[in-house]
Amino acid sequence: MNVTTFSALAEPNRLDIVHLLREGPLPVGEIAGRLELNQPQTSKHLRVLSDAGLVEVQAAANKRIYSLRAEPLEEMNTWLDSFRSMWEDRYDQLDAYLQQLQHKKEDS
Amino acid sequence: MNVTTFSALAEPNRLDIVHLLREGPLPVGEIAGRLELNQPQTSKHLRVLSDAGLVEVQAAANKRIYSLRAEPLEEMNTWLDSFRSMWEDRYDQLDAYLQQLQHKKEDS
DNA sequence: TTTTCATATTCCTTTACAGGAATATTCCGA
DNA sequence: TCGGAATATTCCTGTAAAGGAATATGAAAA
Repeated sequence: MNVTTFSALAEPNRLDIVHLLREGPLPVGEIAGRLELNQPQTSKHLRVLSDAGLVEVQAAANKRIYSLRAEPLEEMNTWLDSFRSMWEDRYDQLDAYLQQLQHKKEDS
Repeated sequence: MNVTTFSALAEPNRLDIVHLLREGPLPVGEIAGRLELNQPQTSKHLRVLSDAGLVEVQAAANKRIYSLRAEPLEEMNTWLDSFRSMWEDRYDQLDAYLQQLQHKKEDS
């Protein structure tokens, strides 16, 4: 797992940008406007996200359209696999417990 | 999604600690030893991870045993749900493509 | 080819954070 | 209760990163 991904997402405004881009690609001005950020800082944040591979740019006239890239999030998902048993085990135990309750109920 | 989680994981040594703790709970000294970190920095990193809820402590004699906590990772997993369609769609398309290939093969 | 719009970059300042070294704290055993 | 082991905290310093303001770049329109 690449720390750069976490590092890029560790900044509130950048996380907001990522959330916003879930709805679809947007030009810089739109992003800045909706999140009430100044244009320069928006560009800077997009640079960081771009370096981390979380977004990609596409030029359209004098606009630059940013969109989300799946790879880093996919990697994060794969990374989570190695932890998933932690909570799934818990659910299994809860399952077992609930079933036990069910049996008791049937007995009574 | 809490930025604190990302922020805590955005540091290489801390990510290593988390990885190490996948194998099970460990006292500070063990962690420091295995990762070749100094004890004070190890404690500091563990503090950050603890504040982020990624680990928890249990006192045992004069040792302090740290272990992973599932919650933040579970939250991250849930958070990823809102992106999951991004790559699943891709796989669907790949699926469709592969099936198409299969059909062509059958035709020939 | 100017002007204008959209975006990127630079410079500056402030703040947060990481590591090193030293020290404080806490608990156990003699 | 004293010494020592395990861990936490503090102080210091260097560095990276964020925001503000100004400016540079690049493409479109006039």
